[in-house]
Amino acid sequence: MAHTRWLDDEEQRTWRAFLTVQRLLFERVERQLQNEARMPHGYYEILVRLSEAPDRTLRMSRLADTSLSSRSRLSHAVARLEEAGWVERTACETDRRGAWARLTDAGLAALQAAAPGHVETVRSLLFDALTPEQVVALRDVSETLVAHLTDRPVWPAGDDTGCPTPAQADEGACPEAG
Amino acid sequence: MAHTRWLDDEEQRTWRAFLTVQRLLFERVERQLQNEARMPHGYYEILVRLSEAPDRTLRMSRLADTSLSSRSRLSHAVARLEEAGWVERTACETDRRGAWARLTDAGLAALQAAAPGHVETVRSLLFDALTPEQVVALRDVSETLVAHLTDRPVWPAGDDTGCPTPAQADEGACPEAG
DNA sequence: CTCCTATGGTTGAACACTCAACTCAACAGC
DNA sequence: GCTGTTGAGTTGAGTGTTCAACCATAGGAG
Repeated sequence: MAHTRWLDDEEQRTWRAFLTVQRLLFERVERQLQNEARMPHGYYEILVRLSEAPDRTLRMSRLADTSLSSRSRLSHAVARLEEAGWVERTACETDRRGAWARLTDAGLAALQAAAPGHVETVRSLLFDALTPEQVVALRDVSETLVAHLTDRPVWPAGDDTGCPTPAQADEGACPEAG
Repeated sequence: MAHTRWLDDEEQRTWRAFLTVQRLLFERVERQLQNEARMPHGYYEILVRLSEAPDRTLRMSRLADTSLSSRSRLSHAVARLEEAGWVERTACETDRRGAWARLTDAGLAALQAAAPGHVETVRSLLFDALTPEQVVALRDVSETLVAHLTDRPVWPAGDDTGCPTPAQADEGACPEAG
């Protein structure tokens, strides 16, 4: 890199505000989940992805992808979740290297107990502060960036954001904010 | 909370995209700084704030505020930075509970060495993907959220984003992306 | 002055994440 | 059959963050 492309004032201001939001918002989300549901946000996401999968079961590697975890992180996390009785691991018949992770009934219950408080937190910290136009703008920017960061389009490619299938949308199991 | 205000499809989609950006973007920023400058992003921010302060010196509590750290985090972090020789702590004369943190010459050099790679990373991951209108929108949303999350307006209140004073903007010491 | 509370800052244990190294199985090519 | 490579997943050490407890000083109120 011969010459650094420094940020101009507008960009700098944008980056710092974005950074501040990131820190303040996720710190509070994290704290709320930790206090009220005894789990970090990363674990919550894992439970959400499992709850949306057929049979509440996914291969470890697939679960790592959909929950935006590294393999290592997921491995450590699932070990913890297994201790808590919220997830169980079973060997994979067809590929003996592999392993299935399944959300237990207790895990689903924990997720359902955690969801309302979490969703309320997200709503009050994020959506309550924004106009409908700002929400649209935020979605537009975010999806553009997701496409950029993953080097593939967000839509209509499908489930790279781990969205629930309509079939999974039964009443009680609807922890909408992953 | 009698009735949970669940997220509708638009909100859910927005939240998940935002979450994805947050994870992917900051993971890469973190990795780049760790690999190329041997410091986590949080430490980089601390060095930036110090570099922008008069005499490159700040009280610990003020530094914690401007770098969005908890007191405890800052205390641990500065201990590390002191081991590295990048920061030094001195006792405060007027308030004997207090302590000053000062960016050393070596610390400034480390910051200047780290800045170009970091800025380039931020630019390529964030700004290169967005149109000028999207940058404006992102800034608008971010500043709205900062105001909401801090319960005070971003502008014209002043330095709650830790912006540099014009006096500090000399050429070489310009690690623009905190 | 004495008490009492608030503030500035540090400490250590618990925990999550990263990185690199590793195991074991699948799947080539020969 | 072997051999090398790739993929799935785990492990342990190192590091950063959090939380709660803590110490010391400042700044009142009485």
